[in-house]
Order: sequence, then structure tokens, then C-alpha cells
Amino acid sequence: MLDERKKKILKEIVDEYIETAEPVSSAIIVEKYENDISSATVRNDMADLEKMGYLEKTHTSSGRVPSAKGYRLYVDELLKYDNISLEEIKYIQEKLESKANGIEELTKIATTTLSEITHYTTVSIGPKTTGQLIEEIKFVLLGNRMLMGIIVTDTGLVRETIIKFDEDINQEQVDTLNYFFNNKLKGEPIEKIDASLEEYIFRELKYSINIIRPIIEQMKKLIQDEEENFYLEGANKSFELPEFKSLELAKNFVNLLDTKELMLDILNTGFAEDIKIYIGDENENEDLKDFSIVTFKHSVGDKDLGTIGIIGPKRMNYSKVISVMKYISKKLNENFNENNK
Amino acid sequence: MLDERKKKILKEIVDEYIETAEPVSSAIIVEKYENDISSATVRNDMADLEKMGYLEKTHTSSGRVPSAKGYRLYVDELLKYDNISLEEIKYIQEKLESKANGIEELTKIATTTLSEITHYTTVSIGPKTTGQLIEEIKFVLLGNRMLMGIIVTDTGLVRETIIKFDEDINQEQVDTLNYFFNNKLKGEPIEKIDASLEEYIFRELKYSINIIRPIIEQMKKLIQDEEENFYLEGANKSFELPEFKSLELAKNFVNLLDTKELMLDILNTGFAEDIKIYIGDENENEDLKDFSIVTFKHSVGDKDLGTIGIIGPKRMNYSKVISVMKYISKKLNENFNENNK
DNA sequence: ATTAGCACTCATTGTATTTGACTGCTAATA
DNA sequence: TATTAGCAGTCAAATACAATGAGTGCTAAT
Repeated sequence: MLDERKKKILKEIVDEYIETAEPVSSAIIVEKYENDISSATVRNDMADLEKMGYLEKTHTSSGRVPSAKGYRLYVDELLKYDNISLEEIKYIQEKLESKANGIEELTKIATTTLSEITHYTTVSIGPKTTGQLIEEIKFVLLGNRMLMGIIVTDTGLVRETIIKFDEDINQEQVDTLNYFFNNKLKGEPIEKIDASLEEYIFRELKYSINIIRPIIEQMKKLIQDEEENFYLEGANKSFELPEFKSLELAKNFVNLLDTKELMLDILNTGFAEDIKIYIGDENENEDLKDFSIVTFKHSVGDKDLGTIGIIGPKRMNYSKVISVMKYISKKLNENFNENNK
Repeated sequence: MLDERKKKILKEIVDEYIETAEPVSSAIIVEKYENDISSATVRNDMADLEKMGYLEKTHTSSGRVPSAKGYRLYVDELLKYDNISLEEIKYIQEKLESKANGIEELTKIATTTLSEITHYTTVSIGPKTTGQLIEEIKFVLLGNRMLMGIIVTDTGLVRETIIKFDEDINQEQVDTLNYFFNNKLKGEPIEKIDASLEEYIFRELKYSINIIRPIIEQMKKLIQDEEENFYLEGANKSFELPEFKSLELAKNFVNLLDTKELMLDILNTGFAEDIKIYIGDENENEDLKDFSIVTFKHSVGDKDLGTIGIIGPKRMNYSKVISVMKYISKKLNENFNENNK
């Protein structure tokens, strides 16, 4: 049923559509790819491919456009992912080797680089604290009524926050806090920082609640991974694409990027170390039905180091995008192992 | 020449245009605002106002649209800035009283609030370090090859960075660094942290250059005010406006927001404590000719605490925008004085 | 299994026409 | 002198219609 020639033609149609963003006609396929068969033959195959659900028409006498199912087959079976040039490899290496301070910064650099090479809009979120172990906690006195609280985890993640008080706090108290927190929490999973701690410290140290409460509050915020590390690059690049001549779509897209929740949702869904591809209405969300998203989750064991995503039209250049993403993911891993050996 | 009635009619035209985004006809003015004179009279006045440069036509037989000069007069002389409701005042108070940790966070909250109330796109940048005095410098050892460097300034601004080394560093060295830096720099303007410091420390402390260089490098970055604190809120809100039915404009707008440089330029231009209004081609930049920008620079003496801006169509609701901005600026000042008394 | 050929479909483009929301101007009026 | 009624003139926008041509599907021949 789906013989080799049909597969070949399907690939050619998707390739062509990715390039031109116009419905693909049988004549074009013959002209550019299949010089030895007639357009009528191609038309027959196209009709079959449509019956099987791989292609669609925009109206009765139009050329064909890939369906989500068509893209899926294309991405899963018809593509090779080595579409990356020597220059691109060099460029990525250069960018990722720049001494980034901390995993968050590195993720941002990777996100920017991905957008630069692919010319699509990219997004990322930094590492999740979940599952990480506390390696060190430090409180630093700044003035008389301010502390900086710092947590370092076993993956090298560093988070810090400012804590302000309504009454003075002295160095001695801070030393005690440092000893106390490290003693109690070093080596423990980061989730151990929770409300129960407040009571415990109050009982043990007898510090004023005006001191203890702000500390616990802020430290809890610190491990909550809010939208702090959401990062977006190259929104304008998407606007150059022909699909965005429809104002409707353009508006949707801006909304999408602006209401971060949806993007966060998607970036948080993927699983470890794998590149995930969501094509059009494969996304649960209605607003995403005209877009495709490719994500890569960077992690070590069950510890998350951040997720990078690319969002573009359904007819995005999957071959290029995935090739580049694979390479970046490889480099990120190398880089991490290098720094944590 | 520009008698009271003409001023009144000009104001009415701008009001009407701000509301409807359509060229304003003489008939509409009579119907909605001036029941006692005829449309012919209004037409005569409109023709005069056009001759004086306050109004424009989109084509010979169209209604009138305010020119930049018209908006300018409207904003400078015809508007009262008390267009803020009790609910809005309450809402702003509530938002700004939430205990923000640090001036940067407060600026972000103010930016979000401004966007929520006005329904326009808002941007902000955090405080500039320029002119600030160093109150305290701290280095905190994290592990064996990592330091956190922290600077606190006299306005309460706190900045920190991670510094990584290729060789180990011990607590004793860190203590020396702390003593040394504070001794040398406490009370000094923050600009004193520069390249010359590297040589000096090397001479005095004889630490390995592998230790000194990263420290100086990162500390210099810290006071450089890069785009770190650029913050954008409500890009999608602008897209609901009728002027953005022109795809051209929409594209320009996205580009504008995406290439932060231009926004940063503008936010950095204004002067202390004043609300500045840039209407259409009053902006030097060509890309901004269809937009208006209103900025407010928050500062104490010559020390910058951040700038908030709003960007919208030329026919933005100046009355509302400026009223709300005035109130927010007042609150920010109160809040700052409260915290630094 | 492939292909030539033709009828048919339909989005797109171009052209002409109508409509109506405006203005500017003139002459009358208060 | 300031206002107004009234009307001719302008032009964007809407409507209608025909022509174009890029596609397809199907049939009959190879």
C-alpha cells in the first residue's frame, strides 16, 4: 500500500512545502524531483496518500499540504538527522565553551544559539530543584537587617535570595543559623525546606519569629522554580515567516509567548534526555494547533538541568532543527560532565 | 487665533480619536459634544486647526486625525491628570506594599501593575549602578572552586555573581579578600571597581592570577548594568488594538520589543523624577514614528533606581496613562523613603 | 502500471460601478 | 463679523462580475 515511491513522493512533498509554504502540485514534484514519471502518476499516488491521511487539500482543485500524520511519518521515518554543517558545529562549540557561570546561564546561551542557527523562536526554562540534594546553605549578613541566603545543590545549581527583617540581626545569630541549617540539611533533598522547619527552628533556637519567618518564607520561594528562569529568544524571527501574514495567527502567537503558562506547561512535560516533537494538533492545547514544538530536556539521572524548546510553524525545518538540537544536547552533556567530574 | 472654542474642539477630536481610532468628522463632534453649533462651524474651526498644524487628514474627504503637534498641545495644555479611580489607587497600593525584596523586584511589580491597569505594553530596566557608593562587599566561599561575590550600595541595591576558578581557594584567602576589598572600597563610588584593581591586588596579595582575574572580571560585569534587568509586560495587549490590524505595524512592534537595544536607549534617555512623553515622530528613531512612549525615571539625587516605560499607539489614553504613572511614581518614592529612613 | 488528455473546480485578479461619509465653499442670515 | 444651510465634489470602501490559470480527477489508450 505505502510503497517506496509513495514514501519518496511524500517526503518530496513535505520538503517542498517546508521550503515554499505553498500547496504542492503534481507538476512541481515531477519537475523538481521525479523527472522519469508523469504528473498523472504522481497525482494517483497523491490521491492514495490523501486517502491514507498523510496529505490534505486546501480546496478541491488545490495542491497538497502535509497533514499532522504526514509530518509525523516524515519526522519519524523519512528524515535523517545529520543536517548540520561544519560551520554550525564550530559556532555551537564556541558559544557553549565560553565560561558560563552556572547552569542557568549556559541554558540561556544554548537557547540563543539555537535561535541564531535555526532562525526560529526558542524558549527555555532553567533547572528544577526537585530531586536535587543540598550541598551547602549559607546566610550572609548584609547591613543590620538584611541577609542573603544561598543554596548550592549537588548538581552545582546555585540559588540565592535577599531576606529583609523588621529588626536587627547580628553576626553571631547568622553563624548559628549557618551551623544549624547545614547540620540539619546538608545532603538532604531540597524539598526538606518546608514550613515544618519554621516551628523546629523556633523551638531549638528561640529566635524571634520576625527573624525566622522571613527566612523560611524566602528559602521556600527559592526552591519553588517559579517562572524566574523563563527565557525567550527571537520572537521577531517567527514574524518573518509567510504563515504570519494571517493576522489571526500572528496574534495567537504573541499571546502564546506572552502568557508564559502554556509554554511552561509544555517545557515541563517532556522526559529526560529525549527530543520530543509536538506537531500541530498533537498538542493538547487548541491555541497550538497551527504550531509545532520541539523540546529537549537536559538532565542527569532524575535531576533536571533545564529544558530548551523551539516553536515554529508546522512546516518548520525539522531536519535542521532536530539535527542542531541533538548536537547542542550532546555538547551540554559533555560540558556538564566536564565541570562536575 | 487659537480661541477657546477651537481648543475645546481640538480636545474633543483627540478624545474621540483615542476612543474610536477612526478619523473624526465634524458631524460626530456636533452630535456628541457640541450640540449648539452647526457642523459647518466645526468644519471651519477644523480647517483652521489643520492650517495651524494640529490636525491632519488621511485623504481629501476624510475626517481629521490629530498630528503629533496636536497630541502635544493636548497632552501639555488640554488634559488634567487626575484620571485615576479609587479602585485603581487601592490596587496599586496593595501591589506596591507587598514586601518586595530589593528595588529591582519592586520595579518589576510596578511595571506589571502599570500594564494591568492601563492595558498597554510596559517595559522597565532596573537601577543603574552609576554614582552609587559601595557600602559593603562580600565574598562567600561555595565549595572549593567557587565564590559568590556580593555588592551592597548606599541605596540598598544588592548585586551578586558567581565566580568560578580553575584552582582551589580556601576560607583564609576569602577572608583576606573580604578585608582587603572592604578596606579599599567601602564608601567609594562603584566605578572604582575596574581593571586597575587587578594589578593592585596582585601586587599586594600575591594571589595566583587564576584567582584574581576571574574575580575582577565578574565584579566588573556586575556593575555594567547590561540588559539583565530588562523587563517586559503585556506585549499581547497591544495586539488587541485596532492599529495593529496593519501587519506592517505589528511586525515593527514585535521587532521593537525583541531587539531590546532601542527600548533600552529610550529608557536610558529620560531625566530624574520626571515623566517624559515621546509622541510619534518626536522619537528620533524611524521605527517609533507610529508609537508613543511615556517614561518615568525613578531616582534619588543623582542615583538611578530604575525606569519604567509604557509603549502604545500614538492615540494612547494619555490621561489615564499619565495619571496612573504619576501615582505609581509617588508611591515608589514613598516606599523607598520608608525603607531607607 | 502508467500516461495523455480533457472537463471541471475554485482561488485569485482585475475592472467597473455604486455607495456614502466626508469636506470646502458660497451665499444667505443673525 | 460670526454662523449656518445647502450643495457640489472627492475618495475609500463595498459590491458585482468576468476572466485567468493553476490545480485536480477521471477515462481511455498504451
